[in-house]
Formats: sequence, C-alpha cells, structure tokens
Amino acid sequence: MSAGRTARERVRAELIREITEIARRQLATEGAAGLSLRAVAREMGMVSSAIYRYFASRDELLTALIIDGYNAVGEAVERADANAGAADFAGRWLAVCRAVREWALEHPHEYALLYGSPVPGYKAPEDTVPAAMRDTVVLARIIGEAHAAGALEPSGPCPPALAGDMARVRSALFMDVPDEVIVRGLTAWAGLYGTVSFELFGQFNNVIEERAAYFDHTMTLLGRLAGLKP
Amino acid sequence: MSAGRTARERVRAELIREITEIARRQLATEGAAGLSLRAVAREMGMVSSAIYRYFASRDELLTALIIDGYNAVGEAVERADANAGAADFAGRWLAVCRAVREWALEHPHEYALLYGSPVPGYKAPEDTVPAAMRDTVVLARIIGEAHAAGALEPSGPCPPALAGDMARVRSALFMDVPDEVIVRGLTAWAGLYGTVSFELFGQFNNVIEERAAYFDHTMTLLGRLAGLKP
DNA sequence: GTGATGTCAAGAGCAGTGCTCTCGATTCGG
DNA sequence: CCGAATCGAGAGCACTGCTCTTGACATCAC
Repeated sequence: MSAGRTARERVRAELIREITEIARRQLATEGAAGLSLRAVAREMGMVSSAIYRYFASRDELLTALIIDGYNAVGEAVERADANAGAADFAGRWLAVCRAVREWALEHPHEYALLYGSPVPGYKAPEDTVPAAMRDTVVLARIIGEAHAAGALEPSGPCPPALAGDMARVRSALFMDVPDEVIVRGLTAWAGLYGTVSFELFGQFNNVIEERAAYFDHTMTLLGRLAGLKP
Repeated sequence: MSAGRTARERVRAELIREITEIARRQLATEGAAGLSLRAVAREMGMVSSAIYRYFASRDELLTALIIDGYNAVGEAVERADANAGAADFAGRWLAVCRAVREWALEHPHEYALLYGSPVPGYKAPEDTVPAAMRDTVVLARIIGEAHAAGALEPSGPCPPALAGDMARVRSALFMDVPDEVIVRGLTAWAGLYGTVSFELFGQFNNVIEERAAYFDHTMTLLGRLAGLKP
C-alpha cells in the first residue's frame, strides 16, 4: 500500500494523508457542517484550489473521512471482542457495545457523520460498505459462535416473508444460524446504535443521567433479546 | 392564538406563518443543509435582510421547524394510539411504532432534523422539550395502562443505580409503574427510533429489503421486551 | 543532455451563503 | 396629528465550494 514508486507519488500520498488528517481534526472540533476546504488549505499553507488536485470535491473528502471512521469503530470493536473471554458470549456482546459507545463519546462528530443524518445531500457511496461492515461482522461472529456452542436461548419463529433477507444477511456475514436468530441479532444491533445515538444527539437530556449504568443495563436486555444468557 | 389586535400584528403573524411554510417545503426537498434564508426571501419576493425582522437567525427558523416537526410526529402518534383498541396494548404499541415509521418515511428530511445529528453547531433549545415529549407520553401511557390492567409480563430487576433516573422519568411522564418496567420501556423506545433511523439513513441498504415486514417483527420483539404480550 | 509531457500551486473570479447596518417609507398609539 | 415604532430595501462584509488559466517544476523517453 505504501512504497509509491516515484518521488512524486510518494509526496502525493503524503499530502493526501496530511489533508485528511487536518480535515479530521477540523471535523472533530467544528463538526461536519463546519468542515471547510479553504480552512484546510489555509492550515496547510496552500491555496484552496490546490486541494482539488487531491480531492475532486468536498464530498469526496468527506467520504474518505467516513471510511476512516467506519474503520476506526470497526477496529475498536474488534479489539474489544478479542480482549473478552471467547466463551463468555454475553460478556463479549457487552464489551463490543461499550466499545461502540466509548468511541462515539470520544468522537461525537465523526459518529454523527457515520450514523447521523446523511449531510452531503443524500449520497450513499458504495465504497464505504466494506468498512461499514466491520462491526456487524464482529457482532455476527459472537452470535454465530454462541449458537454453535449451544449457548443461545431458544426464540420464537421469524416471519417467512423475511426469509430472503435473512438468507442474504447469513451469507454476507458468514453466519450459520437460523432466521429467528438473525432477526433478533439485527434488532439488538439497531438497538445498540439507537441507544448510542439517543445519548449523543441529546434525546437523553433531562431523562437519563446515569448514562453508563443505563447503557450497560439496556445492552444486557438487548443481549438477552438476542438469546445471549447473562 | 389568532386575532392579533392590530393590523400590523396580524400581517406579522401571517408572514411568520408563510416563512415557516416555505422553509418547511425547502427543507422537505433540499434537506436541512440546503435551507437558505435568501432562497426563502427570494420565493417570498422579499429581500433577505427583511427575514431577520421575523427570525433572528437561520438557527431560530430551524428551531421553529423542529418544534413543528415534533408536534407533527406527536400528533400522528396520538392519532394512531386513539384509533387502536384501548385494551389491546401490544396492538397500540405496534400502531404507534408504525405511525412513527410512516411519518418518517413521508418526511425524511424533517425526521433527520429531529432525530439525526444536530446540525446547526450543537445547540439544544429548551423550548423544543415539551413538543419532543408528546410521543413518549403516548408510549408511557400505553405501558402504564397495560401495567395497571395487569397485562404486563413480569420482568427482571432494574439496577438500583438507575432509581433516581427512573423516578424522574416516572414523574415527568405521569407513570405509575416500577423501575424495571420503565427501563424496559426506554429500551424499546430507543430501539424504535434506532430502527427507523437505520432504515432512513441507509444502514439497511443491501441488508433488509422487506422493510415493513421486518419493522413489524422487530417492533413486536421490542414490545415483548417491554412486557407487552402479543 | 535535451525536449516533450504531465503534474503542480497559485491566483482571479463566479455564484452563492449568513448576517449587519443604514435609510427612507409606512403604520400605530397617544 | 405627530412622535415613535416597525418595516422593506439595499449595500456591504466575510465567508463558502468550485472553475479556469497561467506559469513553474519534475519526470520520462529519446
């Protein structure tokens, strides 16, 4: 990935890296709406038009930051899962949830860029998909291994209308579990990010003060819903 | 509320109404980021500075739209709840969930303004709170009445650390239910909006196609988590 | 080595934004 | 009826994303 051949390519890659780094810092302080190409250029001692040699538009720069963000939360999730006891499936689920929440609290603007409203005028760049799947892959692995170990509680049936969707999820995430397990996992997945978003976007203001304790308990409830015994 | 005394006050109220209406239409087509005071003024045949006689800033106009949005979804929820059989608590829960989802699908940009990332540079105007509570009041009433009717399944305990928060919620929403019921209701509440946000913000792309069927099933699972028997 | 080729930063400029201030005209209240 | 309050218009400031042209530089083939 590194080792650009010519010197030109090397300095070009370095400049792209520097631009994204400054942009990420601005994103962290000002938010996505305050990210300005001109400000990035100013901080680099360049003129604004020069940035366009490296990013065709502001949205393209934003997309690069989105991909980096998905990878960052994916890495945090993978690390949290690896540090938990492999056979303690409920513990792994809770550790992963906590990792998502902690990353979100540390990078609120980046989280908003990933899981908030899609700002830049509705676009869903396809190249963000693989990075966006890293956390779901981890969650799927936890549930899959718990199922293989016979550690999942039995659950009610899944509507036949969802069979096609469940089959797609099963193959995309390399799961070997029945439909009713997948659909409950998806519910817990949405509940995780819904709870984090509520906390970050202010819906818990004047409602929940003991954020960490509430989060742990809610995630435990969702884990049980997914079949994970505490 | 109407019947401004002087003619000036009447035309002023009418102009404020017209501004918000045009702004809401622009919001619906362009999104929050594309809402432009100058464009609103242009469409009204006014000059941009004249708008500032009625709204001190773009953010203030946005806040007015936010309050209107909360009231709109609150009304939709109240109507859905009223149209369901009073004693069918699970049915009322599902009807309310569907009302939220349908409103969100019909007004995606407004929904993003309410439940997405807080765009206008982090502010939480206090005057949005009462409007934002209308839907949660309905949800609380369903669970409260179900509990009073003895229709809730028993649930595990709630951590004592959350007793203070639960007491605050209980008094704010006029609920007469124990802590463990409240915390499960909150979990279902966050799950509802998390699911709607996931669908609207693109996280279900290439994952779930049978959106309505999946939504109904997920909401039923969350309703059961809250104690509502199907 | 030298000349052609491609890449680069810089600058000017366009169209748009939120917002402020001033200046006449209109309207209201006493 | 007259002073005071309110209003719309206009100019202007400091920004933004983005385009186009220009001249300097490095790279590569010969």
